[in-house]
Amino acid sequence: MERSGIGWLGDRVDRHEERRAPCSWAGTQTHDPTQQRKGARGAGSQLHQHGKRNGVLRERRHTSVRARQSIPRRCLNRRTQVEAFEHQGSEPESDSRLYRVRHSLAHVLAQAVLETRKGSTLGFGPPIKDGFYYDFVLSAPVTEEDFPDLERRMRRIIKKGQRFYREDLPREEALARIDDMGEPYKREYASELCEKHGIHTLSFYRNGPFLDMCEGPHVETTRDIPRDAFKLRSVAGAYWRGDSENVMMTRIYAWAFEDKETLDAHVTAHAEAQARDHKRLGRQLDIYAIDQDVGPGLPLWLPNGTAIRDELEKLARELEFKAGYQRVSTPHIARQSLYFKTGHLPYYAGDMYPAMEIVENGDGGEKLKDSYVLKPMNCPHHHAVYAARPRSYRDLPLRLAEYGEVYRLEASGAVSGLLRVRSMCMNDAHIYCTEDQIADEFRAVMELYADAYRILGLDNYYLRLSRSDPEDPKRKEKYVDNPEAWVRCEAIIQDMLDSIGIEYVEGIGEAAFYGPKIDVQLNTVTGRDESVSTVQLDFAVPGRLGLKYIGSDGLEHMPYCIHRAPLSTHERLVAFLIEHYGGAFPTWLAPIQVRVVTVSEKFDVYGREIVERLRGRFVRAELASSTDTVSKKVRQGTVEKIPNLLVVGEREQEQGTVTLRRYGHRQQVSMPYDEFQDRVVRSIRERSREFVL
RNA sequence: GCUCACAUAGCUCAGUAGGUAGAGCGUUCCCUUGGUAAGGGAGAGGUCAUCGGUUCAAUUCCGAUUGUGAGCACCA
Repeated sequence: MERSGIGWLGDRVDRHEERRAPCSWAGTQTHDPTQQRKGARGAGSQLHQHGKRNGVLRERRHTSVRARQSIPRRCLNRRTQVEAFEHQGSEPESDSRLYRVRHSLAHVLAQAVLETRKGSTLGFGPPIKDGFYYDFVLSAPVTEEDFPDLERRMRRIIKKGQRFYREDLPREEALARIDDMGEPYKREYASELCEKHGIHTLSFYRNGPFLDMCEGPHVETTRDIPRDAFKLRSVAGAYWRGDSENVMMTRIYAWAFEDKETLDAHVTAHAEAQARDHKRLGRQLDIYAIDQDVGPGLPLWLPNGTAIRDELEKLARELEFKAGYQRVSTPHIARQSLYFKTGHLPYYAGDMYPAMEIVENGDGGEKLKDSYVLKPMNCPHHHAVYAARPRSYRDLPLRLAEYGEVYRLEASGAVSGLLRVRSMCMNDAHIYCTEDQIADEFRAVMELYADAYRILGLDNYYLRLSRSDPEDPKRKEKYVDNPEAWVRCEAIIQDMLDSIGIEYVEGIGEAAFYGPKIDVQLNTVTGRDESVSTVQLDFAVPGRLGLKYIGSDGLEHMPYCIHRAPLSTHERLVAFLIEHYGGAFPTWLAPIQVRVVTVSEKFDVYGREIVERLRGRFVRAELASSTDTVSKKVRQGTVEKIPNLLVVGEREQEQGTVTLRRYGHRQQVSMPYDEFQDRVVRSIRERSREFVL
């Protein structure tokens, strides 16, 4: 078993971080996925996570050299400050100086907290990618208003130069000491280490009055800690050992770096990253709105946002048409019984809006006639499309595509902006095929992803092969019980990935209940990983619904089904795109592609003519019609991040030209109108990311 | 769902040691007809999230609810 983090403490914490990896496209909010760090460890290392509950607990990363290379999430060309911020996030190795400093600071924080809140008890307090945290069960609450006082106390402790002393005790003695310390959570963990993991000695670190069970390493004395390179950041709740059955502790997060400059740079970059947050830009740029009367997690797409959706849908339609998909349309609701047949209910009930019950009033009083549910996924409907007529092997592979609206009752605390919503429009398709066709179809889907991501300019993603976990004690509840099928299907996908030389990590226990999948993970501007897209192999549900085709042998066979959503949902993908482009979209995606700014109202006629001609070529153009000055209108267009501003006045009108000012460029260029039109139309048609002057 | 914090005009925010509120931007109207990041003036706009409690009096104090944020848990 690998040792990392703060000894066994950190070890455990790592483990929790680790297994918290995302799964479906619906996404996960995993902060600081230790994946990157893990990946950086020795080639071929294997991590076994012994987790708990619900099955998914264990993630075992099989890190090959290839997978390891794939892990860097942020292999980008774009070098903005925001990315500089993101890049700062790699966690140092456990023997590095920075790691020791962060780890030691955690003890200093705990000491400061205990000074003011006697009787508080400790949880875990590991270093993390940009600092550290410590979990407490506090005798009196801490809020951010207490931070200045706590920081002052921490600096005082640092100044004292407390030496860190390590002491290794045999287990009996160690457990007795922890009992003396009155630390029930440390005790629980220590017992588990001894009993379940057969550890015989436990180590302790003492600095000044503070004693903690901990494996280290630490700095020599607190004086080795830079006094001005840390900052308490936030206070939040966190379940003891990441289990919602356990007590909710108070977690204090802090930033900590080598020196003040690095800390300041990080804080600044963090603030700039906040400015790119899709929730902020989404409002500023009129992309979407959330109305309380409509409901949380139910975004309203404003005209600007809808323009972006339309472009994405157009892109998907083109790519899918070329790839041999057929479009279908299905209702938003279905009989509840459909979801019993597929096996989603009752398992999935908690994530669905409650059923709409049709009640009939008869002689015997009210009688439940039927129940309908909002669809939380499109697959059952598509399966019904498949079943609408007899299918022959000649029909396969059958690729049914739909931008389908689905509804999921996400937990209230999970709902956030466009990234985690309760109604979403999914770039869905289901491919029905024979076993022999699976690899080719999967490969074709992977190519479609790659194309779409290239066009969209998204390059900071990595792939995860999400497998089942045959060692999970709850696997029978969690996964379709067909071990041979799992082995076979996972092998097909893995071979396919290996054959095309694509890089990926593995997520053990991240599979769907009906089969393995490949997830595409993107990171948000605030540094979290989210699943964007997914390709899933389903060897179970078609059988449950009795889907079949007549094979060349004249007999009935069950098709396999590939679920895929390369462009994710509009909600999630647009959130990523907003953050990726900082709201400054390339022309083809921009809600307003061209704004014509007239020098005075005298030239509005000319300006309007330009707008009409552009709109005739399906360019989203508009006239800035107001009595504002040119400066004002240029400023306004810049604030709205409109990619192309055309300034027209007397000169332009006389010569039939336009003066183009591109977003982000101060210098401008005049050209005949026709030339501009050709350029902008081509830029849109080719979906170029940069429209060069 | 859980912990903590927050909720004042369309937006960003100030304010009230308890006596029903302000700024900037935006918006509307008027003047300005202006050549590249804010021309000038006037006006409108708020049951201070909702409900309840304390009080002579609550936007302010207390409680609940709803919503939002940071985390945690969840995420087919």
